[in-house]
Amino acid sequence: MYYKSWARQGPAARGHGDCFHRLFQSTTCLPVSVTGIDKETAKVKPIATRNLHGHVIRELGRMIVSGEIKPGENLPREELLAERMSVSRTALREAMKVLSAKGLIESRQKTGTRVRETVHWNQLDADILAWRCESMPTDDFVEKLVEMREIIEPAAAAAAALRRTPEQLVAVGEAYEAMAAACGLDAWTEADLAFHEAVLHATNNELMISLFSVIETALGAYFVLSARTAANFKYSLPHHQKVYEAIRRRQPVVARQAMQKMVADSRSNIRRHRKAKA
Amino acid sequence: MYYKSWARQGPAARGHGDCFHRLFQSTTCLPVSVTGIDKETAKVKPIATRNLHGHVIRELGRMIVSGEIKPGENLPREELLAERMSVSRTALREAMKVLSAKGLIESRQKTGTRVRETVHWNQLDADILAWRCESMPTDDFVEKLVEMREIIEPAAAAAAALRRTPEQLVAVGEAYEAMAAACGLDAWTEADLAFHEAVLHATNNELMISLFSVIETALGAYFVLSARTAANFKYSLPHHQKVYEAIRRRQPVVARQAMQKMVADSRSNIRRHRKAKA
DNA sequence: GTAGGATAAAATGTACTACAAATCATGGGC
DNA sequence: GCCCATGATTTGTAGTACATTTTATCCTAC
Repeated sequence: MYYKSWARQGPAARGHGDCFHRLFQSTTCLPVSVTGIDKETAKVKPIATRNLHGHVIRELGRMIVSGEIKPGENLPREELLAERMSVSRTALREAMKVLSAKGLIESRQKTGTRVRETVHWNQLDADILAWRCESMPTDDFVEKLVEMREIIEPAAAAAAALRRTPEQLVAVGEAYEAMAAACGLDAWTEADLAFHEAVLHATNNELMISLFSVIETALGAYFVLSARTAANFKYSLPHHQKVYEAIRRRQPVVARQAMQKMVADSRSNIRRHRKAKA
Repeated sequence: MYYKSWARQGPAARGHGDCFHRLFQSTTCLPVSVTGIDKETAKVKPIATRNLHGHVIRELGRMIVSGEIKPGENLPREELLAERMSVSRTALREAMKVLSAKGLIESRQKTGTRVRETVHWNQLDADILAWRCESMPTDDFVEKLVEMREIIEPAAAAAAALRRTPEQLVAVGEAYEAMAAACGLDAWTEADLAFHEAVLHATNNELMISLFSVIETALGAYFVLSARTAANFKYSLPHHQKVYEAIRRRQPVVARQAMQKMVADSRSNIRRHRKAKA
């Protein structure tokens, strides 16, 4: 349930992949059995792969976000593009409307469909964030994600300490307990995400909650980075405990500071990993 | 150009309005000349009204966000809904895919299409924010918007002071000059929005920039509230000057404080207006 | 020769039909 | 009474045809 947008990436939905890489070449790709693809990917990834235009959204979205198709460039016209992706124009158009709503593309009659400048992209969209992470996120991007965390999460912790309901506190507490009890990295990451989501929920501000997509992506990138040195993956548990306690005791200032420290710690960890890699 | 999502509301695109209010009644509404509608609304609002499925997105989106159709409820089946809105199933489906991407609805075969719980809504989406404001935003919602401003903008001002380029500083400065020179409320609001957008841009963090939709909506709601007592609409100019100066001098702490004060001031103003109204 | 408008061409926008796929409900066989 | 098959219902996909918009071109008029 958790870890949604991150789970969207991975080796799933590769069915059309080889095909789509040649979209802009003149060589036509052979139509692939759609049923076969669905069955194959269904094992790994039963959701969001069931419908065809979901594939198209993902593939086109990834190509645009990864820079394979650059802003200002035009996409092939619908009929041609549909043929090359071996889907109907109907399905392609439904996908393009979604990408258009995300601010990635812009269609006009006669002119065609072109990729918009990155300033117009809805950068907080969960899909776009996930697509940006799919091909190993750049250090630059990770830095920006951490900066967002530094701004959002301390404020959220403070607000949660002020306004949480008893039920919301329980949710935070349960997530904390799950982190403490986690045996493997998978259980830990899931509980960690649940913890941060619970804090956001406890703010009782739905705008705040929607920012979880950013936190989720940031944590996901962090997990990937620190996956190798995962020997003591629980080292941040005390930080979480302090945040939880402060929220329980309704101490906004303490909660803010604790969360601030947690994120700062995570940031320095990332920097350390980066140096080790370089 | 600015004031986009706010401008989307207003009395535009009422063409189908009377029709759509009866979507769930058994009475069928008369089909309306589509061409006539487009021509009529084009005077007021040439953008986003050109295409038919844009209408459908807005109308359905508004009905859902306003609570006219509640989470858990099912929409009429596509064929029926298309007929009642006097559009083709094709156009309706393209609109529904967009609403689905915004997290408002969820479609499954045989089951039909149902409105999702509000936690799944992409609350930061510019359209959703605008729709929530269309029918006089609730005090509760305005409060949440201000809270977001209090979190985002001081941090953005600090980051801008640290990382702005000369060009970005010029943009902030020009917006400030426009505010100082503004004669009417319209010119002021436009310049004000430009100022806050320029500050976000100066952070050089595109995730930050995407949060402009929230700031925009918050400021828009504020302008509407304070429109009556607009005698001295320039009273916040000194606040803006302080922010600008701090960004110019690369003083992040000062910039943060100045922005903090500006937003706090705006918040207390809103409370005053609310009391006066009550 | 240039300006202007009519016209054609090319892309997306919309409508309609037909069928496929998924899923829930119903009913029959055991 | 349970299980499986079968049908019904709704969304999903394909394909065709035409409308609309906008650019480019050409042709005429001055």
